[in-house]
Amino acid sequence: MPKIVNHEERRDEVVAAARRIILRDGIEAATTRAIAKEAGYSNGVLTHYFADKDDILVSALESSHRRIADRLARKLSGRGGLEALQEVLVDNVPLDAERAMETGLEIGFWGRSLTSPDLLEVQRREAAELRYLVVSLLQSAAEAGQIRTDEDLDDVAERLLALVDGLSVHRLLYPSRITEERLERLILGELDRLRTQIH
Amino acid sequence: MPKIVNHEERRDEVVAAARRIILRDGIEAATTRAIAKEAGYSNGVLTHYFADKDDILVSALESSHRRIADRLARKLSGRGGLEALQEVLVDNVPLDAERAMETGLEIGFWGRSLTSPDLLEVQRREAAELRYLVVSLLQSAAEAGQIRTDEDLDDVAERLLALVDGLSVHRLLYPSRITEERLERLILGELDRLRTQIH
Amino acid sequence: MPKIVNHEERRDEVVAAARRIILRDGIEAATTRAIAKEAGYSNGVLTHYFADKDDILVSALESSHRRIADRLARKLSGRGGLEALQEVLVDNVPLDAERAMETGLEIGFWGRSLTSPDLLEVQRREAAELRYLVVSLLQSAAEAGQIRTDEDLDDVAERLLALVDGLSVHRLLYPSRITEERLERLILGELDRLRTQIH
Amino acid sequence: MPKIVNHEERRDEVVAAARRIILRDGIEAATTRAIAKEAGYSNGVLTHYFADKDDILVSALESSHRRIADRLARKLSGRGGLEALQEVLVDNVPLDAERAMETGLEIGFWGRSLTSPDLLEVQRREAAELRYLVVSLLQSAAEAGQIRTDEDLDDVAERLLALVDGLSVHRLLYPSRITEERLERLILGELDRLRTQIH
DNA sequence: TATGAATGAGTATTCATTCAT
DNA sequence: TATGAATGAATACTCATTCAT
Repeated sequence: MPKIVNHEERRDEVVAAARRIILRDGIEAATTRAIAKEAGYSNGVLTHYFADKDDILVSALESSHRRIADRLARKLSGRGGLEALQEVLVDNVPLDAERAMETGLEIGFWGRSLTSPDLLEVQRREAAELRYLVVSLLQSAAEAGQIRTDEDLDDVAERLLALVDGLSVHRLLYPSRITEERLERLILGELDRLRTQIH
Repeated sequence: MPKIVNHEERRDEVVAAARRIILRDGIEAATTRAIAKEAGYSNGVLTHYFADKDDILVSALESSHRRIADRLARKLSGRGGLEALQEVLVDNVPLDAERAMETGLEIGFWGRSLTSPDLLEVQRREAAELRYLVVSLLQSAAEAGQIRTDEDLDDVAERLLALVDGLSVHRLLYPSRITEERLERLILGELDRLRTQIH
Repeated sequence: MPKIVNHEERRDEVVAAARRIILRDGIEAATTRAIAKEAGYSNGVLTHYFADKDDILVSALESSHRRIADRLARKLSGRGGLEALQEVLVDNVPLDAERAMETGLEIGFWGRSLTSPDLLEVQRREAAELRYLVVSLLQSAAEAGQIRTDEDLDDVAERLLALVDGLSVHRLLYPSRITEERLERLILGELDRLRTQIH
Repeated sequence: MPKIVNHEERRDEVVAAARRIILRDGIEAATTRAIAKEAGYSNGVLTHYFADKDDILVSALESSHRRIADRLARKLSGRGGLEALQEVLVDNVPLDAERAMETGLEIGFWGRSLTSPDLLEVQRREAAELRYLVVSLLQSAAEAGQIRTDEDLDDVAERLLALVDGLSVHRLLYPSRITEERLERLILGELDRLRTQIH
């Protein structure tokens, strides 16, 4: 009997290697050779587990999103409405080294997605999920009377998500301008503006 | 007798060619040969005016920013305060094909900047100028009593700029979600929220 | 207790798979993995039954010749002389899809044989058998008074065999020039010219 | 002023190198690296003169045909009818080392042509020219009363051309069977059979 | 005997860079 | 200053072969 390897596990190893390279040296540096070497295998292994390089990149992007989603799900369990929404937004913003790297990877993929239909499709599918989550939480918050309802909730969701991504980019590119404190303050402040004013 | 050429002019020609290619076909398509050909020169000429390819790319980014700034300056002449601020924000958002391509170029450079100190430096320098302009306009609007002053104007500026970039990315990646109408509505709505409430 | 397998049988299975691929997709498509997969085995099994890939190809060529010979033997049983000769020649020419594929395989091997001593040896050995058959049939036809004897029978055999191969190649490369009708007419016409003229 | 090279000349150098390799080691051995090396250049040069490898191979095939055609034109000048036809056929058959190599190259290309539309198109175009020449010469010979006219001349042409290619292949694969003498005798004999019988 | 994981040299092609003219 | 020929290392991908299990 030959050594049987878990295909999914091997794929994960390679994808993790690709992620490490993209995070460390940028998406341009993620050549197949570099990925194989980083994973500790020879060139040829990639063939067994991936159709082609794009398959690796798409998997790396999906893996990144899955990690984020998993972490979020853990935090969100048992919460709802405005409280959960705050978790979602704060979690999607580079407030620590780990999330800063995730954001960097994401930005690299944005550029690629503009010229790669496969990557774009992944981005869209998974961005749609996040948007759906945010809209749902806004609706339950509205039903619970936690937030104002004088604005279209779809618009609110898009504004929140744009703010999250815009601030994330700026945090990475202009860290001295967007400190972690300001980043958090701006996110929380935006949520405050949604709250029903009581006076 | 050597031919006398205007160095700066030649650089501009080449950089313009690079910009055209990046906008038209993406940053990946901007090979040195393609740039030289687009500029109407032989590939060897680049040597005389640029240290290397990166030098061209950095210059192309600067040039792109300069064009945006120039267009803005033209629109802004004679205006001030909130009115000018609205021009600045709306102008920085991909509301037509030309600006959509500029945004695409910008996003491509974001990814590169994260691993290229030279590009990052350019990004920072020029983003700082835009930020300075926004803060200045906010201040004059505040002094003119056009906007509320219960929030730190630096924070307001960062929020506006993040929103602009976040919405720009989303417009490119998720055009069916962020239509041009919604994009404009969200920008203008954000400005409305700054206005002094009159009741 | 090791599994007992019939070596010759396994080889035949693999060779048949190789033949199927070459006929279907061309000799270029006959990679070791493709052959193993087509045979229903893992790629590693080839090691046990073949020295290397060339060993498989040589066997495939032999197998192809053997099949042709078998088909011929079946048709020939009970016949002799000119009648049998006609069967031999017509059978060796791509007058249907199956034989067209066999001819394609053969032509592919011709090119390889020119630089591979092993393949060349197989070609020679088996072409000699066919030539022997043709000469024998010519002799019996001559003895039976069916054909003219004013020409060296070896020469006649070579001319017939060359015509068969030449027309086969042309049928594959220039099908609109060499239609199936013309192909058959030319073969039969050549035999007619051998017949003793009766006047 | 840079060194200006004659593009056509450089292409010819590379094509000649490709031909040498194909003749010496077979078409499989004609890798781009091997061709560049044989031509005395680096890998990268090929880019300047050829679109891709297929462009080189097609050019090599065309070049080979052109050489044959040129040699033929020289021999044919001033001749016509049966005499010229004999030249054509005898010239197309590997009666010396040079033509043996040309035949070898041709056989290698036959296999490729079966799976490469580009090569097939070249083969067809140029085979059509040869066929046209043979038919023309047959017609003028017929008009001059040199040959029998009881058979369709298109059929005669196809038989002659098939015989030429069939014998050529056999001469290369089975040289002991098809000696140069027999090769020539069979070609000339075939022409004799066309001659008007005088008795 | 059979598996299939792994290797590493191979393929064509691309491209930034160098440099003699 | 400008040309464009030439380089050679890089890219993604393929594949015959090896070998521990």
